[in-house]
Amino acid sequence: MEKRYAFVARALTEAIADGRHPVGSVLPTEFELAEQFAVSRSTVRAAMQELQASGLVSRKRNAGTRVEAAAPARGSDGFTQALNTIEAVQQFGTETERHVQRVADVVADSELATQLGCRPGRRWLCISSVRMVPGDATRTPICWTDVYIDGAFADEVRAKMGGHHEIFGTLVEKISGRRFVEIRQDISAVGVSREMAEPLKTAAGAHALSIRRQYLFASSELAEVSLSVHPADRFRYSTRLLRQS
Amino acid sequence: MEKRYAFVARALTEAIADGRHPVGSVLPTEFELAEQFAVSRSTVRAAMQELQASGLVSRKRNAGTRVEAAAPARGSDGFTQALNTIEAVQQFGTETERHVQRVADVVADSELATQLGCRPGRRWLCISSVRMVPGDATRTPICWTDVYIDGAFADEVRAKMGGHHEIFGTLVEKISGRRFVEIRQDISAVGVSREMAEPLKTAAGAHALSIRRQYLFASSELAEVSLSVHPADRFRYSTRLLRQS
DNA sequence: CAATTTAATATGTACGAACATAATAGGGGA
DNA sequence: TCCCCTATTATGTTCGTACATATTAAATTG
Repeated sequence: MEKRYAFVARALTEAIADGRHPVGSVLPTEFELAEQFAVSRSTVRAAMQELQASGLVSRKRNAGTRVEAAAPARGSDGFTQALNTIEAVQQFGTETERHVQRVADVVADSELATQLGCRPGRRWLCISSVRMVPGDATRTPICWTDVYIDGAFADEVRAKMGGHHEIFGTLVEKISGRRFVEIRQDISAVGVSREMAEPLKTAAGAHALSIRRQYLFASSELAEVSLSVHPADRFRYSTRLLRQS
Repeated sequence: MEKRYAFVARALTEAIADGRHPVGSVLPTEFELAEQFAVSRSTVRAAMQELQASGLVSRKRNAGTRVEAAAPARGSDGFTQALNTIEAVQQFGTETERHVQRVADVVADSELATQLGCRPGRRWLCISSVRMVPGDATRTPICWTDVYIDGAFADEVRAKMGGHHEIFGTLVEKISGRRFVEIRQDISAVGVSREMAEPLKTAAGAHALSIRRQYLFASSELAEVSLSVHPADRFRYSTRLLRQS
């Protein structure tokens, strides 16, 4: 059974998303909500803590509980949200458009193996795309992104990708049956190669941000989201996000 | 008076930091802690929630409460930690060394004003530094960082900086009396200028990551940490972190 | 002795009560 | 009318209890 405080939190989140509690408005008091949902005030408070933690509402003594932000779209669970946060922080926001340039199977040579932290010869599915600012009429690209996915899942990923190219979210949510996901990410400054020049609408040799993402699926036992930074190479840093789903 | 759950959380955090509860060990049960601290189990749980939220411990039904990570050094409050997290994610980790290259008062021309989102003519204190991987004998720089601080606080900051060049943390913690801090941050790919070439140990024109930070102090009324992404320019993104202290 | 079942255990969820505290609203006095 | 004080109010903190549930450890059984 769904936990009561979770139910209350979800109900309120949906009410905010639906506009029943517009941004800036004040929610009913905790006692009123407790009565409406037929739960104790403690339970309402537990729900409120969630909403507050996610930044949806702010609370002040006797100032009521104000709705501070619009609720996020439904269907995105905690992990996706965490990833989206990481994404928002590290990359270019969730609103940036992506255009897939290339989907290819690659075998790691020694250089790539070093960069990805794997043994040479390992197979990867590499999805290269270009990001641009949405709504920009000139459609100027802002970034080149390489996504590396564990080669063992290449076929599955290809199938799930289908026509639409929503790499992000699609992967995490549609590849079921896998109990574990690991993501590594690098950001670096690079010179624009001849291959990149045309899609990036710039000249070869220009300066560009490069983002490399790695998706791994395993069955290791790790309990929590962790995040660490390993500045290994010059002009390069990486993060890792682990989570047992 | 310090709230009891805060006291318990602090006591446990310090106990973990001191090694009384080493990483990997299991804490006493909630009932035992309640007895030791002479509080109710609810209070202990409230404290535990804090520790869990900060990633210090993990809890499992009847598996006890495990210590998962070393406690951070004392003296860093929530805001500093949040900043350090952001820092860890966006930049090169808290362990990277910094070497200050230049501290200068600058007046924003039209270009800088656009980049910083201010009116031309506004005064800023600009602190430029180079980051390098700690422990690297070759001391290879990995990044050039420009920190812009509201010119109104230039003198104060200069005074507080003193000899040691811990820009980060020093600022946030030592500039008291200000109830509000706003930070903006940009990461971009740039070509190495002639000025940067020598400290970065590379040739002018090479590709480098550039990080620009902006510190503002105001008295606006905003209650919570928020974070948004504004991909304004090509090869550029920014984040904002707001917090009332 | 191995496999299964059962009991003990620590955390998870939920309730209700009481008092504290800060913000607001209202009333009284100058 | 304006200011100050007071009463009200909604959230903040803390307590104690009860039961649920997942995990571990012990006991039972084949």
